[in-house]
Order: sequence, then structure tokens, then C-alpha cells
Amino acid sequence: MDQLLDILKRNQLSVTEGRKKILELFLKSPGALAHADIEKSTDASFDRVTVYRTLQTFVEKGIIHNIPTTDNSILYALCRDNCEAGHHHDNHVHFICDVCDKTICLEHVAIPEVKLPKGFKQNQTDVVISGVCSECR
Amino acid sequence: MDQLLDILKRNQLSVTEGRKKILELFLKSPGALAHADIEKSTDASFDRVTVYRTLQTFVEKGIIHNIPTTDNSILYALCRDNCEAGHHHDNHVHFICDVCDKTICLEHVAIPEVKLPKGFKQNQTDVVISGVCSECR
DNA sequence: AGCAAAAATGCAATAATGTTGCAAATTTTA
DNA sequence: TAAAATTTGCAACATTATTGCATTTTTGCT
Repeated sequence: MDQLLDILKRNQLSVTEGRKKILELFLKSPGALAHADIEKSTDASFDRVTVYRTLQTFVEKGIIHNIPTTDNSILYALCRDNCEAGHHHDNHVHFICDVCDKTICLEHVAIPEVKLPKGFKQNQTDVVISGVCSECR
Repeated sequence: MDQLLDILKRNQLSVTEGRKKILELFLKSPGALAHADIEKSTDASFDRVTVYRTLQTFVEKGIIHNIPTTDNSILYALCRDNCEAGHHHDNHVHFICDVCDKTICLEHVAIPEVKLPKGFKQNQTDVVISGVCSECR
């Protein structure tokens, strides 16, 4: 069965052209995507607003998560594995290349334990490393 | 001697009302600040543009650094210790409280070592943890 | 398949955020 | 203190994000 349909149905979402196309984009792309990337790639076939709303919906359902960045851009990436809404969306490290500017999910680099001071409750941990990626060095 | 003047002079910056006021704000505040926070706290005594440019200058000089966040906001925090422009700006963990929405620099929580795959060169590492802070629990 | 209800989309308007050029004001340098 | 250099504020503009509502599409049911 189609993977796209599967994901959408599993999350009780109506199956629409926009959602299929955007979800497909995430499945195909290796790294993280910015809103702008998505608009470009979908070739202006959807309204900006639809893209915003679709991304928002996907985040709420836990299909994608957003990645912290140092500039003011929002990056989205697929939640691989068994990622549930409201849970840790992420247990891998993100890498931002200073040269090509791409964000890469380092799927196999686990986030280390961090001990917080007394009184702090830990929910989600994001690790973002910048430097030069293996392509650009 | 005045700490503000000292910092500005050391970085070869003209001493102006705006820079003094904004720098003072950073010295006084325990956590990180967003652009909006600064505009509010300075009581609209400066133009938006001035705030933007001042922050930009401070980042370039390595007086402050920006912190990655999951939403689309940029947070700035003072570089404590001996922080040079173009270097690691940061060796501590940042905490964002889901309740009060404040960002806190956990000065005494060191960033753990992360081993990257072959070919990746590490420059700066940011760790952002969200959850509930000690005030809000 | 066909129909009603529910959900999603597109459009328009609006808000929020960030940038640029340039003249006036302030700060530095000598 | 005067000239040079820097910074500021204003205005205009660009980009990015949000909201309401009518129209279209999708779903669930018979």
C-alpha cells in the first residue's frame, strides 16, 4: 500500500493533494526543509497559507518536527522511527554546514545525557552542531 | 571604571546611549533576550532599526551570541567568560521553559562531547532543552 | 454511486518582522 | 573646538506569518 496514504490515514488526516505532495517531499529529501524550500519544490501549486497550515498540522500530529536554528528560519524534518505527537520528537543530532548551509539530520548520532540542576524538568533536547559537512570539506 | 564603557571600548565601538542601554540590559538579565524583549525594556526610546543594528554589531564583535530556538525567534545572550568573535560562543546549555517561555542559560551545565561521523568538522555546538524550569514547576 | 456533513483550500486583508538609503545628529579624533 | 567618522531616526520597502470567510474537496453513510 502507498506509504503516503498510510501515514496520513494513521494520523486521521484527510488525504489531499497538498498533503500528499508535501509529505512526499519530506520522504524524498535527506535533510531538513524550510518553508521556502517547500514552496519552491511544490512549484507554487499551492497557496502559501496551505503550506503553512499543512506544516502546522504535520507538527501537531508528530509527523514532522522543527529544528532549532541560529538564524530566524524554521526548519522541519520528518520524525523517523516511532515518533509520537507530544513526545520527544527527536533523538538525533542536527548538523548545519557553514559552507553549503544545509541542515542534516545525523540519524546515528545519539543525543548525550544532560544533567539539569534541581527543579528543572526535561522534555525535549535539541543538539545543533555547526561546522563543515562531509560534502564540503 | 564603568563596565559598560569598558566592554564597548575594548571592542572599538563608539559609546552611545543606545548601546549602553542595551548592553546594560544584557548584563542585568539572567537569561537570553529576544529582539522584542529589548524593544519593550528600552521603553521605545530607540528606533527598531537601531536595536536591530546594535544587536548585529554586538554579535559581530562577539559580545553577544544568538541561540537556536525551535520557533522562529532569535534569542541573544551575553557571551560570558573569554569569548572571542568567531569562536565558540558558548559552552553551556540553554533551557527554554514551556510554561513561562523564558530562556535560561544554565551556566554550570557543560555541553557534552558529541562524536560526529567521519568527514564532519565541528565548530559550534548548541544544546537547547525545553521543559519546565525551577520557577514554574 | 450519491448526498450531506466535515474538513481543507484559496483569496484577500492584515499583522509582524526584517532591511535599505539617506539626511540629521552624535561621537570620536586630532 | 572643528573636521571626520560613526551612529541614529525616518521613511519606504521587502519578507514572512496569521486570520476570516466563501468555495471547493474529502469523508462517511446509505
